[in-house]
Amino acid sequence: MDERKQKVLLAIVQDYIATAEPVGSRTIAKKYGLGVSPATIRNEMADLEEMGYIEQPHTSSGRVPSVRGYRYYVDYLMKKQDLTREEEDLIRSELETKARDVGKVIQRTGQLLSQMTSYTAMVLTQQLGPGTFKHVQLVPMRLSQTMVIVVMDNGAVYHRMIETPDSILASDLDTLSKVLNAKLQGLTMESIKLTLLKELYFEMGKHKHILDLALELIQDSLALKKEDKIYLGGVFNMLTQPEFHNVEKVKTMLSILDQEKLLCELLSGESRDEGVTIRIGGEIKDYDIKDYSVVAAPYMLSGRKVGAVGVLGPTRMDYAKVISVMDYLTKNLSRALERVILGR
Amino acid sequence: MDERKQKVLLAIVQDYIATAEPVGSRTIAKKYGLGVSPATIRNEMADLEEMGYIEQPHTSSGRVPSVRGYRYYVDYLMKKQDLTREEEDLIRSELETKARDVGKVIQRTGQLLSQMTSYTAMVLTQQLGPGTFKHVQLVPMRLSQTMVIVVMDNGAVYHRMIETPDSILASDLDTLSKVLNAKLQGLTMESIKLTLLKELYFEMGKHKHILDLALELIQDSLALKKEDKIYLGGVFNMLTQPEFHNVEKVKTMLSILDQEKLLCELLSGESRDEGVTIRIGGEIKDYDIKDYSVVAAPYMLSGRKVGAVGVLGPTRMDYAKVISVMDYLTKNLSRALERVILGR
DNA sequence: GTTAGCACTCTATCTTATCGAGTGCTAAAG
DNA sequence: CTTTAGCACTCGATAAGATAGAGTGCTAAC
Repeated sequence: MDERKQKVLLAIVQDYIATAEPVGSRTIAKKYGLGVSPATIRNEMADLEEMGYIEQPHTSSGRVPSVRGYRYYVDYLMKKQDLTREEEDLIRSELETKARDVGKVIQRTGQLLSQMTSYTAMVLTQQLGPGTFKHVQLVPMRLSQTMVIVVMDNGAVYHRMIETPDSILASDLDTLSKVLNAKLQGLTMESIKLTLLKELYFEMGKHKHILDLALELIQDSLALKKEDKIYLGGVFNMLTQPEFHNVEKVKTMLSILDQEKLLCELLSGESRDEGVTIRIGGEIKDYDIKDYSVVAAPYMLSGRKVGAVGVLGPTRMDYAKVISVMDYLTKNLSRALERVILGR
Repeated sequence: MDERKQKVLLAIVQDYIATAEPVGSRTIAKKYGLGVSPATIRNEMADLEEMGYIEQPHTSSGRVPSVRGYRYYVDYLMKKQDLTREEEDLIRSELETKARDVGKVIQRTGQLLSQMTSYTAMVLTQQLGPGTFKHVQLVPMRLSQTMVIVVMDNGAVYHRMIETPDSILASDLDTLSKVLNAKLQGLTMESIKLTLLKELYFEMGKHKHILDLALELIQDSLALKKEDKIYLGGVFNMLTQPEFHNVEKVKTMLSILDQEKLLCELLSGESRDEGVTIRIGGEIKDYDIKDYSVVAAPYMLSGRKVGAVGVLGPTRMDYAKVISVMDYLTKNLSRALERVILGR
């Protein structure tokens, strides 16, 4: 592909991203100073179409980038676009000051992402994988009600109420906690199940009932499936995009957003461990998400990938902008999470 | 309003709810056996219109219920509609078996509600008000990282990581937990702040740093604003409603759904302590939510109102159905929550 | 009080005409 | 060989009738 073709393709992609209208030869010749006449551009465009980079919605209308065209643009032509000082400040202040717990941080992130791109933002939090047991605590809440709290080494905390006989004293619960902690320290479920249960029950037959319930929670915690949670933000923002003047399009989009599983796959699937992944239109395997692109990037917690943020938008999305926002955002998100979770 | 007028109004409301088309005199005479001719019905309709119960979208089209008409229908004409065996079973099984934690219960509730009504479901969880302190536990996680866990008497559990000096031993943390628990038992923040801090610091000057951080979390927990969280479900479902063939309508709706604060008010505001509240179209004060109705009902946890579920739909919604679903659902929701939270 | 008959209204839908942006091709110019 | 002006042609979008039919209100008869 010679240089002038590249320039023409770039012009088409940029203009289409900006206006959402098929772009004609005249427009290119006038707005993007290539120094040649529309007729020449038309020839180039005919070539580009033959090569599969652009398409015509119908004979005798302007050209529109094809999936392949977007791909070429993203891979070779797109210029990195830095955020303005204000935008950076906004992200930093929103994430650094205003959020004190994980949920808030996630939510803010989604809102920011959507607001700054005007597409739909998705934030995926992958449940920290099944860790090992760290601590259990039985807390007497009121007569015959006890709370079981289980802490995992990965920082997850689970709790549940259980019914306990009135005869049990607070000190009993304390002892029970102690014993459990001593016995179960650092184990995975398998080892607990196989080696220790008998021993435990033998020692503490008296409180068998409580033990059962407590162990049930511990078991649940340990076995917890890596269940992903997804936060969506700014669905409404996206409707300002001209493609959604058509109701059918809106429906398609909302039906995509309704399929949580699909979204999770889009965000987590086959993404490299760092940096932004872009999937354009039909490139998304299996599902028929033609017309939409997904830009996704993982975020880290102390070096480990613990989730991903993403943007869902029409193929005609402002990739440069989205990428730069996402880049800056994930970095700050990681930092914010470290602060909130690890107490740094 | 004489009996025949009521019948005509009932017919109009029912038919319009079912078909979304303005209903004409002929339709009523044919489908609803009033035993009179269309001309008679026309006369009645003219009267009803004069009284403000129905409206004409334009001269010479069928009639459509006005807000006042819906209100009359809901208050006097609507027949209670029981759920089918299958529907009841669905609700019960979904809520009783599948959900093990609060989040899941809430989510399932929303999904059920939306799915069974085909409108948008909202589930509001009001943060249990600021309770009193119950228990604190310092758990050593790894070198220089400690988790602070705070349990409130209302069952809320908060946790946070803090940085601790390497010199601190697990046994120190345990002692610290003990002392804190002994001192702070059952107090609200005010009393803690005013009376006990000095004493504490005096006793435990050595671990001042940890104390600070732990107290910070306790303070946060106690001071926690009654922050409401809202779960939305089935936005997509609603688009199957014929009113949303128009894009503008979709936008209006999504913009309503975007305003969390508004939604919270709709759900919690001025609702009686039990039973279903219905707000039709313009009846919703201040905001311009003409064209939409909200049906809401609180749900309980051991007798206290702890949240609300609601449905947002076009004024032309199937109130009878929604009410019966909601009625059955809130009861089961309360039960499910008691099971999950209180361990019954 | 009820109803048949009828003229009238208004929307929705279909058809037709027109406009104009944009193309591809041809032939001339560089 | 590349570029460009000129021109006929295509096709969607918009506007302007034309038509059908559902529904009304009114009048006069039952």
